[in-house]
Amino acid sequence: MEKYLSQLNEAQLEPTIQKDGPMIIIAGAGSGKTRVLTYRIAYLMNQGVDAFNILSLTFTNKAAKEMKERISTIVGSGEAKNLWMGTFHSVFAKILRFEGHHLGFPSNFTIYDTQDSQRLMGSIIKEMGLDKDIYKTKQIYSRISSYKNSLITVKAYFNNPELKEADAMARRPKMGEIYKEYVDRCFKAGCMDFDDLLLRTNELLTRFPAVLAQYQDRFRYILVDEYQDTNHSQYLIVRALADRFQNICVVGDDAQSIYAFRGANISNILNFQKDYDGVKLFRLEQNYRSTKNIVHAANSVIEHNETKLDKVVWTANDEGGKVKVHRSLTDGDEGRYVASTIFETKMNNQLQNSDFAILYRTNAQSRAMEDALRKREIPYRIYGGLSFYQRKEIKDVTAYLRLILNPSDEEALKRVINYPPRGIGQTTIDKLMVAANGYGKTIFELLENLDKVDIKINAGTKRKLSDFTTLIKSYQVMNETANAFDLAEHVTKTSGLMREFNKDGTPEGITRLENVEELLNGIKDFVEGQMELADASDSLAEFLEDVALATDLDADKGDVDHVALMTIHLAKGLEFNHVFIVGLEEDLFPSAMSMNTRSELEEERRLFYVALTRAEKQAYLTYALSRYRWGKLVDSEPSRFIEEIDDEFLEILTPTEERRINPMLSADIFGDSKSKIVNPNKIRYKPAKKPVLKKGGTAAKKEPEKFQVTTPKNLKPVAKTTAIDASNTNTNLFDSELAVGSLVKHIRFGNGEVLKIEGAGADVKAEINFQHGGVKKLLLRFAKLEVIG
DNA sequence: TTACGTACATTTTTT
DNA sequence: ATGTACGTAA
Repeated sequence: MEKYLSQLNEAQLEPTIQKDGPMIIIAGAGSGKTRVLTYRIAYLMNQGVDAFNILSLTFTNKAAKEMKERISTIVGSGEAKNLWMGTFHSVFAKILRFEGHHLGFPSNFTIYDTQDSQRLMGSIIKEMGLDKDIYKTKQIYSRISSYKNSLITVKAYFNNPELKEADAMARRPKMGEIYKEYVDRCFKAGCMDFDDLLLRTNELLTRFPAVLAQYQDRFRYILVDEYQDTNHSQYLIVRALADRFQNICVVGDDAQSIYAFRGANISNILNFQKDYDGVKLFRLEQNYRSTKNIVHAANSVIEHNETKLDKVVWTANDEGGKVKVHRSLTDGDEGRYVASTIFETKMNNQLQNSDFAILYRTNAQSRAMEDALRKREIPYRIYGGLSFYQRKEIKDVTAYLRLILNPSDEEALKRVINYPPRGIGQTTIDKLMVAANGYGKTIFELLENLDKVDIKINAGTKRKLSDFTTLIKSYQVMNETANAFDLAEHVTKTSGLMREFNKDGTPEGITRLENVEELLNGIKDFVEGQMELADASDSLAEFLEDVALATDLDADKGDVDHVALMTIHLAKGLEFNHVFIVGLEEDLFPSAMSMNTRSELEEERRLFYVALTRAEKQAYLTYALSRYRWGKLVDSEPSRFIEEIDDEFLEILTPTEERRINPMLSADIFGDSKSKIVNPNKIRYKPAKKPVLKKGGTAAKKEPEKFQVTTPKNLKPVAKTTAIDASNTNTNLFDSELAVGSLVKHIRFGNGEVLKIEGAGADVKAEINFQHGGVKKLLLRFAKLEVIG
């Protein structure tokens, strides 16, 4: 242990060996907080605290796993095994498996992900006959989610006239009824959504003092990482559990609070000292990660926030290169710049792909980056977005597994009852739902007793229904004895899922099959891992829980060396040698949705701070003058965040005077006449500021259509093998290029022959006979075709 | 009941 | 540009 403690600096050592009592560690970016947390846990165990009595809550499962491994190397894996470590959601899901029965939940409750929850919400809104344009599923879902995170139960909602008033004002007077129905339906289905895992834990600890006492006694030492991103619900759980021993250690950085949108409450960390008596405060301010230029640049940005704790992050590291700022014309150019910079930097400095990360504000931005990386043949991996487990084919398989485990799971049932198609249509399902509600039974219970129930379904359909029921029941029987892998494999083969996936031979269909394959392999790995743990008691249930709570970051596939692409949110806690922060444009970053209030803008700024502090050696900030959004080319201007960085830490690679690649590009050719036109209609909130980084001209902004016609791409001679750019709106091109009889290549359908060309202007369509997929009619404006002859 | 076409909305971030 | 929703034809 001594050996390890000697690796810490003084500021880190103090909190590490502070054993008892409440404490808070304000840890600046890159200051080694994970190391402190890890060593502190090891130290506690070294001091005789039983691993069994330590609860450590992390932000991702991956962080938990890594921490556990590091602790194992210090104290031995036998000891570390008993540590309870994980995200709030996964830890309390486990506790609810044991204790949920107090609340009327079965121990095999299933977990609804966002998709399931929203589907359920959607069908409730539909059943209640409400206007779906006013009651927008997503909005209703997030509203209810925020109620739950603030511990506003259905009852509390109805007792709160202000809330009802607010929803009525928003023309949604039925909000409470929807909320109630949603909660009832989840309960009846034996399901919990993400928020329930916390809310129900609170309910459990509040209503059952004996249970609370039991866990208080168990968790004598509690550590919470990323405390700045806890919501009210999590805050109360921690308070309740720590109340008895008061050995609570929270770690966080107010400057990195970026989850307010999902209920995180920054005042949890700001007010921690008021919540407990005799709180010891520690600060970690030395950054070991980044160069001086990066640290100082980040500091100068965060200075613009009003709400923050007093803290000065500094570093003894090298000066390093200045933060590079690059402007491109379009998002496509931005991608090409990033890709070629990675390519060259890698060559010149003998770096690996994994030394680079591309961070963006929204998932949609990944596409331009992907295209460019692919052209350069740079391996990359996209983290987040549609995660593996959310893909349709994977959800189809897991829905069967969920249903086996918990036949009440309504969303799982609705998903598979007619998939693969077995002649059970919407009408039948609707009838079943109505009847189920009438009898107060679940749909599956109804299915088991079809002949005893008064329901108007014809005999043929009834047979189909009972076949389905028998099928599921046979799986349930198998689940008694078989392990999760054998069962899953059996299900995919015998349910017709495999046949269904096999049916289409398109490249996407093959990808789907591969995904299912991968899922099965994953289950196999999981089962084998469980065997080693000796108790393969309920492998299916545990696997499904892992699936529901997994983040993309957690998945650790033995990947080849790759560049990482992810949103900034996902990048929290990670570090990379070289970091590209792309799309630094007003309305994108900061997001247009987040500029209404000061606090929203400050969160965006913290997000930028997080992004910048991911970089160890070199940070790049890039933006484009126009980019595709909603399928249209939209002009944009540089983000205020660039301007907020002190000039001395920046290197502007593309100085204000625009490089004119092509004289036609200069918007100035339209002259002063246009720039004198003032558009009085353009009113837009903008704090007083003068962009330091001006763009070439303003005419383009006002007359985008005219401007586009002169885009240089259109003027370039198009070689035979040139891919037709989707951004190209000059349709004359197609006439000269494509003719009946031309041979073309499509990224998805392969080679094909043009049979017919029709339409005019932007709507030119071609009918093409493809090798794969047969005859298709494609809009040339969108289809990326390569002319090959 | 299903399959297919057209219309439509949709982009902020996630456990 | 992509996914979903709804209507119509088979």
